[in-house]
Amino acid sequence: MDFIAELEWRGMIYEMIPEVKNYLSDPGAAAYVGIDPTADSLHIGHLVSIMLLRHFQRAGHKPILVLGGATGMIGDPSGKSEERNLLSEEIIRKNEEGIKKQVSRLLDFNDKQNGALLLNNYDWMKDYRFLDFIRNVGKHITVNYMMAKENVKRRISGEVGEGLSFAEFSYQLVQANDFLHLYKNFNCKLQMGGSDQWGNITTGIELIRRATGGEAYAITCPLITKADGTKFGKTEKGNVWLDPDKTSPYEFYQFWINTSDEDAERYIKIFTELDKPTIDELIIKHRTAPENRLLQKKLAEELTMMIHGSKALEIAKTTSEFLFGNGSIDLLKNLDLASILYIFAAIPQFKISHEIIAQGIGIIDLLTNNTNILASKSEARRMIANNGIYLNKQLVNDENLIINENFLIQNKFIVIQRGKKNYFLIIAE
RNA sequence: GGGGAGGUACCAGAGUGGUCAAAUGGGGCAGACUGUAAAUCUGUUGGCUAAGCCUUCGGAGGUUCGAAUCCUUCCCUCCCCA
Repeated sequence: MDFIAELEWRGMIYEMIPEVKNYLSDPGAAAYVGIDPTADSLHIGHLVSIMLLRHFQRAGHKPILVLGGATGMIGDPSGKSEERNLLSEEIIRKNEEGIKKQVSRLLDFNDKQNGALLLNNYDWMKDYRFLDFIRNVGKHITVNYMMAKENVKRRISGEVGEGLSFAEFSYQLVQANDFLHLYKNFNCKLQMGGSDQWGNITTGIELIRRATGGEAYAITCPLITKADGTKFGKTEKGNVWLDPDKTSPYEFYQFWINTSDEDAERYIKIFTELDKPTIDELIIKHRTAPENRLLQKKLAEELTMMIHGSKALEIAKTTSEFLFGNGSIDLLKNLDLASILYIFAAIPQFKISHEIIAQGIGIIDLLTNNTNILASKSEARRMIANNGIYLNKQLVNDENLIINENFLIQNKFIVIQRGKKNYFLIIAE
């Protein structure tokens, strides 16, 4: 497999240094991607980097993931309009653990030839003394060169943001030093990243050239955008995480299902490893009948499978079919307990005492005090007035409705919908 | 060190003694239409025991019948000059 050709048809190359083709002509090359460990889980914004490394490994090369433990303590000024919060060492280590667990499933770390590596730049930066750093690294790069970088210029000119601290200004040097470190210790001559990283990567190349006379390369991929201009990877609830405790596999699956038609054609190439003929065929089919959302379904399946595995995918699909398909409430009445819990495994659940239901409870209280389905009683009233609450698939239009045992399915469950899409299961026990 | 501007709800941003739970826009939530899409349109967007009441305009005090608005003080941010 030709790595570059593969990325090209997938639309994953934004800019590259052409000579990189020679470097990759034989298997066994090494490349790295950097990720800031700002949380103890990756989110789907990191997925492009991971995919780059997966393709790289499939092409017979050695992928290296560098966690920016040190750089995360500084904050990359790229694309930021203001300085970010600095992370403590303790947090960075904790985040490293979480990320390590996730990545170990996505890259092959065991292959003798081209097994993946996970490194943390904190390890080679923590004891690097300031004087040594400015003598070894700082003397090779002029301030003029650093100031010419687009992201720095914008911040200094005051066009964007609030001025640039010295710490942030130094960021590109620290990242450049990472590249130098990998070049020297792992014979790694290629750095990949999002297009916003171009400036940082080329500083690294420059440093390698000046410090060692060696040659190194860069490939950047386009930043993932959405057709409607909003930020990719965010939902109302925030980031879409890879950690199933932060974003359930069902929510994860739903995120991809809800991809727009335009975006789906790009995403399927970037986020799945389906081959070109398969994808071309899917796209043609999808264009003739977009309402079937073939692309979205395939996208969601492939990704949920890759991140969460077959069991979680099955639950996500079953749940989706029930909730958005023709799943009538009668279905629940005939299912056994285990099956119901299975379908609703991915749905927020609230337990309340059977006694409370037996005594009868107002719908408003049920939604707010006894569960956290809605934040306040005002909101509950508002939502009911707006026809936004369904109880067992029945529209609730009386805010004084009293819930009692008659509403329980199998004398145990109540299904609440907030809007058409948000389901909650109340379990009386 | 000197000078200036400013901190208002999720964000941006009006409001400069009562008619202010606070304009407007964005965002969010919901409804209609749909394909669980996009676009569009509509409603809503501090809380509560709800025609009423309570807590909000950086913090703390004060003036006043009455304060987001005036005074004192503290904290914070930005800009210009050195």
